[in-house]
Amino acid sequence: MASMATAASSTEAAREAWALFFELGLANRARLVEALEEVGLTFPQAHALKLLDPDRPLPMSEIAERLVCDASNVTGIADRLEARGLVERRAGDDRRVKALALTAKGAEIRNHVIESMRRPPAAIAALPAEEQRALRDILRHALELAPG
Amino acid sequence: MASMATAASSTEAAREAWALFFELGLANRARLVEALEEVGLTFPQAHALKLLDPDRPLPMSEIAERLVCDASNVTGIADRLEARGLVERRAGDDRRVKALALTAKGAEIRNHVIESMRRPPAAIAALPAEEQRALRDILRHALELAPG
DNA sequence: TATTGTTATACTCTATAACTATA
DNA sequence: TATAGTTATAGAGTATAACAATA
Repeated sequence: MASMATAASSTEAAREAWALFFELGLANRARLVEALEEVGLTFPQAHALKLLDPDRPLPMSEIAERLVCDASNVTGIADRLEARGLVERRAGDDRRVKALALTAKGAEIRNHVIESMRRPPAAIAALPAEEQRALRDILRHALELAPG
Repeated sequence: MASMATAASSTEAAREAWALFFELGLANRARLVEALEEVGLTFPQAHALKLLDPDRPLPMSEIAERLVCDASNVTGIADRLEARGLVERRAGDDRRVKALALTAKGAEIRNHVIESMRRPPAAIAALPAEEQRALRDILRHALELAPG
């Protein structure tokens, strides 16, 4: 009985926690999109840019995989980033492959993007230090337990 | 000195916590979109549906506000939901206003949508009960401290 | 033959601006 | 005049299918 009650309670806590997580995430999507608009990027464009380490070009196929979208979309996203001079296409050894490489300007904008994404919302920033650390530790643990 | 170190550490913990939060949220966007595809809904459609309490129709203007989008978009979203028989437009006292009301079928799909959104990801479900409760309590506290 | 990226097509979301009907 | 919703338009993301170049 006790273990059943505990199990039920545990599941319910997970659902409540997730509902709150969802609420906080949703409220902050608008904030992020607004920050990205300041540098003239959409979310998929910013996401792609974030994937590009300054000294490690990435095949377009891999970008599609990380963006969880069809490869045909990456063509358009890359076109728009390239038109703004943020990335350039480079042929690989296998000449079917094209890798996207950051330009200097792209690396600059990328830093801005990463900063926008990493800046915690007021709700998290307002927590006492102890709870911030507890939150960090729990989320780290969660991601260790399951890859998503 | 001690307080400076604490303050710096606190900010860093918040940033780390948020980065992990972001990662978990991003990984679960795909999962949700996939679940919504099973009932043939896009995210904005599902979001709108979720706002509609079965016995409380909502003016389209309020839906636009909650979806953080221009009112003109709600016309199209409502069109598509209405074409599938999930909502219906109702004239208000002020006959400029149209409220969206759930149909019986819409209420059914809405329950499915809410269940999809509330189902915690493996990462959260796998946490020990104690950490699930701690996570819930911290997020609840965060949302009390700031509205988003 | 198989793979990478592109193009063509179609649909949805998005905003802005002009329009209709109410108020 | 002002407001709620619509329509027209344009741009971006999304998937599917057909295609070119390369392997």
